[in-house]
Amino acid sequence: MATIREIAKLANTSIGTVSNYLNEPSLVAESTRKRIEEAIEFFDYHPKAAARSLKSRFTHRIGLVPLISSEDNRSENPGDNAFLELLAGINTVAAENKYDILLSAATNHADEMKTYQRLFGEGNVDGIILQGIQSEDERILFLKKKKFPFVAYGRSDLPIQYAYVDIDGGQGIIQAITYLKSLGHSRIAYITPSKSLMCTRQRWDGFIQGMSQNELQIRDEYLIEGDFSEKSGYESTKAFMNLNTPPTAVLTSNDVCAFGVMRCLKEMYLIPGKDLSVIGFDNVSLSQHWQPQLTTFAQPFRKIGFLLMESLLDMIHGREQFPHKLVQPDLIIRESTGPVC
Amino acid sequence: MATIREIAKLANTSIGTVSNYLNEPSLVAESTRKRIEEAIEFFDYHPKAAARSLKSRFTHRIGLVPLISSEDNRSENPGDNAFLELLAGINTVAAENKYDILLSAATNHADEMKTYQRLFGEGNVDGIILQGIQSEDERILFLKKKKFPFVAYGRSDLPIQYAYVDIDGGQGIIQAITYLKSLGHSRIAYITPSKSLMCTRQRWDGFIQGMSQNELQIRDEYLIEGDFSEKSGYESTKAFMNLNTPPTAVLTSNDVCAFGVMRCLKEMYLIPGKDLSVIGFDNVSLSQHWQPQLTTFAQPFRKIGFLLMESLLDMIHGREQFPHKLVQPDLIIRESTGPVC
DNA sequence: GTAGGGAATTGAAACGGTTCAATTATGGCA
DNA sequence: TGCCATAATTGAACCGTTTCAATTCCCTAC
Repeated sequence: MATIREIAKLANTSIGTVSNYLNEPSLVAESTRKRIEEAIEFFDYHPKAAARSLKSRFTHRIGLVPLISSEDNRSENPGDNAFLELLAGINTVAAENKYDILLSAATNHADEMKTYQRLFGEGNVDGIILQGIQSEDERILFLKKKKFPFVAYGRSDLPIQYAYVDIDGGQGIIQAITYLKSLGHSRIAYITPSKSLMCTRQRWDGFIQGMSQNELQIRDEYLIEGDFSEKSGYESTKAFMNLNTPPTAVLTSNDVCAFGVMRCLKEMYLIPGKDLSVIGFDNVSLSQHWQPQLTTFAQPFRKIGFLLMESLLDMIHGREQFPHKLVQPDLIIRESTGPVC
Repeated sequence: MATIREIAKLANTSIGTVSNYLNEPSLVAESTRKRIEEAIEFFDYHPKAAARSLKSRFTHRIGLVPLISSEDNRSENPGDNAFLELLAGINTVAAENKYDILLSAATNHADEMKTYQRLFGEGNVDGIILQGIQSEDERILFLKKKKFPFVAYGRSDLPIQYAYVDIDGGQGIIQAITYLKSLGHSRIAYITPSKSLMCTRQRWDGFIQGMSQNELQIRDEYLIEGDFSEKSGYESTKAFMNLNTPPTAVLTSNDVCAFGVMRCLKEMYLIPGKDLSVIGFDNVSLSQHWQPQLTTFAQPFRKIGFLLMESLLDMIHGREQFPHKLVQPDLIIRESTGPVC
C-alpha cells in the first residue's frame, strides 16, 4: 500500500506539500495539485487513519454506547425503533462531515463506565453522544471532569453545564391541551409520570401553563401520579370514571399507560374518543394498530440525531461550548380523541 | 496524558517490557508485572489506539455500513428490528473479544462503494460485515480482490468462495411441511418468491424435499410465483380457492404476502387456520397483532449476529478461510394454522 | 537593481506505541 | 564450579502521518 512518501516522490514534491494538499488544498499551487492528484489516483492512495490521528489528535470518529438488552427480543420495545432513527440522524450528519460512529459495548452492565473510560483514554473518538441519561449520571460527571466533548440526549438534574438535546415535553402538553380545548373539552385529567423523573417536572410546567393559557381549571381529583405501567393507566381511569363529574379527556404518561386507560374503558363499556379522549406519549408501533388507534406524541428521533451530531461537531471544533436544544414532539391525532359529546 | 515511556520509567523497566505486559502478560515476571500495574493504575494509563494500530496493523475495529432509509420513517419496516438484533449479536461477541464496531454511512447511495474503499484503504478496520447481499454484489468482488477479511449475511450467486452466514430457508420449509402434515394437511400450496432471488431456489429445494419426505404430492396448480407483495398473496389465493379442489394450506413468500392471503379469505368469508392454514416468513411485528395471529418463520437475528462476528474474528486471526454457516429459522406457531377440517 | 512580502515548498522532528534481535538473569544439573 | 537452556529484559528502529520553522520563489513597488 502506498504511503505519502511514494505519492510525494511520484508527484515530484515533498511529503509536507502532499499533506497540505490532503488537509488544506488551497495551500497548494494549481500545477502541484494536479500532479499530486494524479499520483493519488495512480496508487489509489488513502492516508492511513492511524498515522493521521496519532499526530493530529483527531480520529474523525464519535463514540456511542448502545443500550442493548441482554435477552433476545424482537419485541415491541419502543426504544428499538427510536435508537435506529436516532442512529440514522446521527449517521447522516456524521457522513456529511466525514465522521464515523464507533459503537462500543460493555460485556456487562457493570462495566459500562469502563467502556467510556476506554473510549476516552485510548483516544478512540473525538467526542461522545450519551443516551439514557439518568439522574446524577456518572458518565456526565466523568466526561465533564476530563473536559471531553460530549452531548447528551436528555437532561439530568446535575447542577452543571453540559450540552444536550431534549424533547420539549412541556410544549407538547400545552399543544395537547389546546387541541383538546378546540374539541370542546374542559375537564382534562392528567396521569403524570413518577415525580422522581426529569420529564415529569417539565411536562407538569407545561400542564399548568397550557391549562391557564386555555382558561381551564385544574382540578385536584383529575390528577394522579402514575408510572409508565399499563396498570397505572387502568387504575387511574377507574378512579376518574367513578367521580361524580368524570373528566372528558385524559393525558397519560406514555402509550402503555394509555392502553391501560382504554382497557378500563372497555370493561366499563365506554368508548375511547367518545366518552373519554385519551392521549398517549411515545408513539410506540402498537399505538397505530390498537383499536381504536391511539392519539399520541411522537418524538422526531431522526431530527434529534441530527441535532445531537451537529452540537457535538460544534463542540469538537470549539464553535460552541454547551449548546442546548429542545425539540417539539409531534402530536399525532388518531382515533382515541374526539369532540366532547 | 501518560505514555508508555512514563509507565516504564515509574515501573523502573523498559518500554518493551511494558508493551509485552500490555499484549502478552505471561512474558513478564511477576514482580515486574506488579510494578507496571501500579504505574498504570497511578497514571490511569490507556495505550493510545492510534499509536497501537499504526505499528501493529490491528485496529480492533470491524466495519459495518448500515442500510439507512433516507426518509424519516418510524414505520413497521421489518428490517429495522432485524438490524438492531443483528447489531446486538455482533456487538456482544465483539465486546467479548475487545472489538468495537465502526459504523460508516455514505452520504448518498451512489457513494456506497466509496465508503467501503475508504474503510479498507484508510485502514480503519480489521474486517467488514456485509448485509443486504445482492446478486453479483460488487462489494464482495472488491473485498475479495483486496484479500480483506469480510463476512456476508446472505449468499450471492457469485462463483467465488467467501464467508457467509445465512438462513437455511430450505430446512424451514421442510419443517413447515412436516408440521402441516402432522395437522392432517396434504394439499399444500406454495407462493414462491420471485425466481430471480437467491432465497427462492433454496426454499424450493426444501419444498421438494419436504413434500417427498412426507410422501405428499406436489401439484402444479398449487404453485404460483409471486413476489413479496400483499397483492400477490391476495391474487394467488383467489386463484387457489377457485380450483375444484382447493388447497388446505399455503406457504407464502413472506408475512406481507400472507396478509394478502388472509384479506382474500376474509372477503370470501373463509377463516384462516380453519378453511386454509397460512404460514408467513419473517415474523414482522405486525404478524403477532394481526387477526388471526400469523404462524410464521422468525430469523434468529441475534444469533446470526453472533455467528457473523465469530466468523469474522476467525478470518481476521487466520483460524479459518471462508467459514459458511447456516441457521434454522424458527417456526412460530400462532393462530393462522390449524388441523385440517 | 533591490527591498519587501506573500505564496509555495521543504524536510526534520514528533506522535506513542510495537517489534525483534541482542543481551542479561536465572535455575538446573553434572 | 562451570555450562547450558530458558526466562526476562532492553532499546533502537519503525509505522505513516502532521506540524512548523525555515527556505525558496515570484512578483511588485520604488
